[in-house]
Parts: sequence; structure tokens; C-alpha cells
Amino acid sequence: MPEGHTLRRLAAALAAVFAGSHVTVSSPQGRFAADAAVIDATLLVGADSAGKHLFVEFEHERIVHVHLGLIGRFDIVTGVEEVPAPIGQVRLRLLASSSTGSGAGSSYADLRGARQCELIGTARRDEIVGRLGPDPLRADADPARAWARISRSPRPIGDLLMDQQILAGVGNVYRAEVLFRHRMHPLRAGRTLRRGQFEAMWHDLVGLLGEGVRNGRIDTVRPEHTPEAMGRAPRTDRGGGEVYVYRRTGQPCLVCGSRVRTDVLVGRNLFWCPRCQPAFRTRALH
DNA sequence: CCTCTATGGCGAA
DNA sequence: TCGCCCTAGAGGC
Repeated sequence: MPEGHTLRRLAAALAAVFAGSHVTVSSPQGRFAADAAVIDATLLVGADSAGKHLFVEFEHERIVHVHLGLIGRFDIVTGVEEVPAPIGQVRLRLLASSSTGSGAGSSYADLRGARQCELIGTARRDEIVGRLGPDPLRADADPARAWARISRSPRPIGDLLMDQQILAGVGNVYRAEVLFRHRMHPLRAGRTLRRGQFEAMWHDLVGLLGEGVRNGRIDTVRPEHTPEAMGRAPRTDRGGGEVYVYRRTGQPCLVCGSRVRTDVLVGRNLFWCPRCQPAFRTRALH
């Protein structure tokens, strides 16, 4: 679930549902109980995201900083007559009850499995955001900052793309997919890229992440490679969109038919097509 | 029941 | 580089 698009979508949804309301804040699981008590029944002002960080802002500049980590979820349920008791390990619950009896119902959001959930102020928020590289989803992002780092680095581009201090919001799926779409081998050193290649990838990420925000899932295949266009079965992974190489080890590449390869880079699974993303530049064939 | 995996990231060594 | 944190779902026995 959680790459940058998930957090941006979540921020928008939380703001739409809760902003302007005095929200009941609780921690059924208990781990956030003391902080929850501080902001309970106060005004929720808004929500924003930066990279994979989520900031839910309450009045008096009190901010709940959430990082979902690998397995966290923040599920929003709107318009229910009865608010159910929490199921499982709910660390944070936001609840807005309708005051009128016009049938609008109540809405709540449950946070589970997050790596981080803490109450902070604006200074700390600025510090967290300040450490992040440009986020393709933010209009104020400056890709030149990322290029300055990448163009000087001997590290593999597949590593650099996942480094949140260099480029914020890209995770393992977008990394694999954007490299495929640009026919770039994941182990190629950052400093060997041409500026135009980076700019094309950045532009592509802006579009792909934006589509992820709209769709709530990661889709990266071009129209000619969709299941409908190719007459193949759609991907069945839970919540997964249509992708070229991510988690398709051993399966035929949608473009050339080669078997998709996998390896581990900096502790994360890497996926690529050996023919579409050659390790070394090959001369054009005559 | 158990084990494994996961779209993250941290700190210790 | 490794272990560890967080949780849930899938699959094996």
C-alpha cells in the first residue's frame, strides 16, 4: 500500500472527512493514548503529506505525524449509523459524529501497524519535511535538487530512487516500474545518467504518482500493454494495479517476452527485464 | 497451528 | 549488512 501516492490520497481524504470538525481522538490499543487525550475533541484543521509522511493538523499547531512503514494502514469509513468497536490493533481512531439526525451518520478512521504515530509541533514537522528530497506529487518540488545528488553519485540508480533524502515518495513498485519504462538497468550508477534521462523519469513519476493518487493503486502499463489490449488475465494481487516487472519474477516481459529477473539491492527486492533494461549500452543493430 | 511475505526505515555492529 | 519494529493475509501441514 504505502508509497507517496497512498499518503497524498489519505491526506486529501482525511481533510475532506474531518477538517472543520471537533474530532474524537482515541487509542483503543493504548500506545497513543496519552497524546490522543491532548487533542481529543479539538478542531481538526487539515491534513497534508510529504513523501511517505502524513501530517494531520489540529488547532493550536498540534500535528499528528504518521508514517505507515511497510505494513501500516489508515482506513476511513464514512456515513455509518453505528460506529463499530475497533477490530485488531487500532493505535489511533479519529471519530466525527454527526450532530443532526438527517441521516448523514458518523465517520471514523482507524490507524493500524504504523511504524510511527506521534504528536509533534510545526518545528518538528518542518524538520522532517526538510530532510526529504523533492516529492513528485508536490507542486513546489524542485527536481534539480534530486539531480544534483544523482548526477554526482556512484550509487546505483535503483538505490538512489528509493532514498527519501534524494527523492521522496518513490517506493519499491514505482522504482521498478519507472526504471523499466525508461529502459534503464537498476544497477547503473547515478552519475552516468544524462540530465535528459533523469528529467524524463521525473516527469514520468509526476504522472504515475498522480495517477496513483486518483486511482488508489499503482498502474504503470501503457495502453498497449493492458490486459484488455493484450488479451491476458488481469493481475490478481490484492489491491495491485497493472505493472511491467514488480513481483513478476520468472514471468514473460510484457514487451519482449524475456523472463523477468529479481535480485536484492540494499535489502529490498528488485525486479527488471534483462533485455529491455540491458546492463550495458548496446549499439543499435543494423 | 506454523511460517512466510509485504508498496519502510531505523539503529547497532 | 543485519536484526528489528509494526500487522494482516496467504499458504503449508
